[in-house]
Amino acid sequence: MDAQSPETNLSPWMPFESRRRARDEKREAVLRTAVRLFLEQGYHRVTLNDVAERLNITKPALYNYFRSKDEILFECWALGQEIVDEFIAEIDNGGGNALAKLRKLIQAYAEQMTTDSGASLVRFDARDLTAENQKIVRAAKKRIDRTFRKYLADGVADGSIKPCDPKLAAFAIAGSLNWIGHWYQRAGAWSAEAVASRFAAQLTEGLANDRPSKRGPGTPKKSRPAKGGRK
Amino acid sequence: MDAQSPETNLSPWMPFESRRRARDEKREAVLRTAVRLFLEQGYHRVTLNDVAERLNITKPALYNYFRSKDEILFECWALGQEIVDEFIAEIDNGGGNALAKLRKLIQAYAEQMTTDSGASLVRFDARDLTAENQKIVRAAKKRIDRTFRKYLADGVADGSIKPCDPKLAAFAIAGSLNWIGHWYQRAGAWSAEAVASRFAAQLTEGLANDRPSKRGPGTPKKSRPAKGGRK
DNA sequence: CCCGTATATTACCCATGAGTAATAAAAAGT
DNA sequence: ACTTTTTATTACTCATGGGTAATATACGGG
Repeated sequence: MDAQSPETNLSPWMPFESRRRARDEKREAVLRTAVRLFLEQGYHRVTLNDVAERLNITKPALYNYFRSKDEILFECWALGQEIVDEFIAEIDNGGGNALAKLRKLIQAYAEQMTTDSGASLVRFDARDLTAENQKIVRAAKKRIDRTFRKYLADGVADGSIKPCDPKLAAFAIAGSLNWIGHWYQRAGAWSAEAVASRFAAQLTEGLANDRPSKRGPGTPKKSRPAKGGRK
Repeated sequence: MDAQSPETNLSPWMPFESRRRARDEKREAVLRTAVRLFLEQGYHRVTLNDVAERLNITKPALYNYFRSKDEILFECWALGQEIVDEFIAEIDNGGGNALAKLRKLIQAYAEQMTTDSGASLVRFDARDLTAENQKIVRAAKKRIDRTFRKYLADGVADGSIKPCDPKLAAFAIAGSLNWIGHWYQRAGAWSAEAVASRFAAQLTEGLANDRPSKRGPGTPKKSRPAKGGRK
């Protein structure tokens, strides 16, 4: 028998590597559990004891992986944001005119909103984070917003999108999509992809039937009575 | 001098009435202050001491008007919901076809979202309330949702609205509108009415330019490549 | 087999903030 | 003026939960 066993010989780094990987897996397990609980019950109603308990460990063990509760919250958020940044880059570098890109973005973003990590982007309160992390979150939200506005502005410029204010239109679209994170449940009747594709269609095509195929019972008038609001 | 001053004579109930009114005014002042702070900083970061301090009183004084912090939160919410219920009733009893009613609803709801009491409807977490009050909130949200769906379904039936799934379309619209409560600021460039009317237009008319007036640079094709989603 | 490191546990600390006496000041009623 | 009721204050209780210190246990390396 040799002084060294074969496995040790094959990969001297393996023990170290596997150890590091085990650690990362545990870290991620904490985040998965935390994000679930935070979404289910809300950040402030979830204690670190709750998180630990669901992982069959005790609270102080968590501090081997994270420095504070708000750091856990931030890392949960970051997981979701990473995915968004990825598909934004993918769409941005891909082909198609502005309207096509906008539709792709809506589709991808809507699907993301049906996941835990996606919902965490809109259901967590950035004010629970440190000032530095709040800055990071704000920057990320700005990136998303800029992308929507860019596609809208480009689309207006190239004629694929009706003249509109990109800022306001971006808010309208983002609102619809973010809201998915509040109501969507996997148990429901709609698959994530189905919701996403319907949203992509509706948000870009609108609802009003300007040119009814025959003639609607409503005898659609072009002119609205007055510009004034309600009341 | 008479034994009774004229005012006292005119209204024997006045002392009692004015007392009750003073009380109600103070109650409302508490709510106005609370709603502001809750929106500014988030419910869990606002202490009752904070609320009291801004009113130049001390915490226990609040307990003359409310039984608990979560009751204050609930009453803040109820103030906003009351307004929504009112204009829903008004629109529902008013004239116009389904699409017209939908536009009125969007307009009114959007305007409401630009106010403190409106924003509280979407920015407060119902899970901070007692189980009973959570029920009330759920019922109210259901009422709003039903109204949107009804107008959409009616519109599809009478031809004023494109065929669509009212459930999903209602979510899309409500999402856009609720989101206003998260981003709108009075200090911004847009008035509440301007935002509301743009939303009413965009959400019902859509964005895509199906029939460009001359011929857009994008050489619009009628056929989209495939029904499948992204990726 | 022993040592050092990583990871876990038990038992604490302690700031925070909702809610509650006990009591004082103010206003209303007579 | 005297009493009662309402409204406010000061001074407290106390449960909660984030975070830490001291310490035990598992584990890979030599």
